[in-house]
Amino acid sequence: MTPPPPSPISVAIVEDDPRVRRDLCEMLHTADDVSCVGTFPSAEEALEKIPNLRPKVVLMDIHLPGSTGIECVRDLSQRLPDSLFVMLTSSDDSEALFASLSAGASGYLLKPVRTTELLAAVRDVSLGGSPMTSHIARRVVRAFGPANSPPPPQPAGAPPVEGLSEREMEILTHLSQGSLYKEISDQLGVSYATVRTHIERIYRKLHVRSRSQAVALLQGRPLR
Amino acid sequence: MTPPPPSPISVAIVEDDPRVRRDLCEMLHTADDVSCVGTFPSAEEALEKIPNLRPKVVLMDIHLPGSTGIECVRDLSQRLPDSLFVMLTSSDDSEALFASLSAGASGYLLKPVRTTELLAAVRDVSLGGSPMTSHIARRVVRAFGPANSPPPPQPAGAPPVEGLSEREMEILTHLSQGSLYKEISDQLGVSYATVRTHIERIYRKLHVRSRSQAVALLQGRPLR
DNA sequence: GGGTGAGTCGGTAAAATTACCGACTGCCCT
DNA sequence: AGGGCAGTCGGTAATTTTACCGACTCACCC
Repeated sequence: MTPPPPSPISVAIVEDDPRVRRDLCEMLHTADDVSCVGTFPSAEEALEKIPNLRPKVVLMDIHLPGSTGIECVRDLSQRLPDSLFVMLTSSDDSEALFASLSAGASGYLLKPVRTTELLAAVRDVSLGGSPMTSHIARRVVRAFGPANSPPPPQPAGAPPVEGLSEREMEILTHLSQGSLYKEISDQLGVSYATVRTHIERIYRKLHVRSRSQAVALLQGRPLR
Repeated sequence: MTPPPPSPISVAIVEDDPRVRRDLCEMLHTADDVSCVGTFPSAEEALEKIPNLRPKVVLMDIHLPGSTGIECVRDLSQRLPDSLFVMLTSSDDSEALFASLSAGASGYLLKPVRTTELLAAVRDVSLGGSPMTSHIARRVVRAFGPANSPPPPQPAGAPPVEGLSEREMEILTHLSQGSLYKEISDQLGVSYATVRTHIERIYRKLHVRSRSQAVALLQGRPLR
């Protein structure tokens, strides 16, 4: 009678521990209204492949090799305004909690998480909720508590592109205008090879693999 | 095995509507680990008698004759640091929400509330949680979010992209996200060749010769 | 029935981009 | 004196994109 979810909720997992990753994936598979569309062991892979997957929900571990899930969410949430992010971590750390929410996370669960809990969270967040472990919820609420009247801890706005050198910024500007490498090298008076090198370094820093991904990342953001 | 709550959770209710007041009280009575120790129709009565009752949990209506439940909570929460306050209101109002949390409330439910929901909330809050309707939770979380800096205002003189067919628009969206042709064809369920053809036609119509020029052309412009 | 547009598909080849390797020069800092 | 960083340059090879060719189906309209 009830034509269940016409399309299941697509979920991506970012988690470095292979065992946990597998467990989570299996938990999701026990429900037919949820579909795990990808698992990633690192922030790099996640940043690279999740944008093209466009999952409805991303389960994100905080502690990742090299980077943190928080940075990853900050980046992805800007590129994927229609995706929802649920942090899944074992560290009960207030700083990480608020950093995660500021970065764009909608939920925050503490590991270990049970199957029913995980599924409930995925469904909840996709329906507009913010799944959180109860103690976490209290902490979030307490942040508004007597004393701090204004809700916005600090409006981040659109974090500018950082970490790029002057020259790299310059190259990126030309890049985002669709110039050929040859044209850029002519304009800047340097060799074709130099332009390539700069661009390679830019891509590494921005965690993208092509010009268009870099440009997409820039959408609306100021160049520092 | 589990020696149920040695002492039930004491709950007080502040609610002006007699009917609702009675309903809430009855809901609480259906559980034996919860005990309704008092009901009050006004802020005055609540402020006068609740301090002596020292209930563990206070269910507080926001709209009260004369005063508001928010003021009432602000007062009571200072005098009763061991009591917990859960707002229970039918007005889904952000201002009231944040004012309530600032005043010291730990939970926020929207009426009408079902029995199981109410009992879960009472137990949750007494165990250190912060019961909230899911949409409310999201709103609280969003308050920390990447600054409510909404999408960049749409400059007037930005003519939308026109002349592209539905399918072409779709392809262009993926294109501007940096997906590979292969990824686009997978996502849309068409062949690699088809994607190429669409893209060629898009470039012709937009008078560009590369993906990045097309993306640059899109900067801030709506897809029609 | 013919024409048109949207959408689909294939092959080939050139052009552009990306990845990865290494190296050299200045400059600043300890 | 050494280390680190930004900037410069080169080669090679794989990958991706772009250009241009032709062709088929289907729906719609005159």
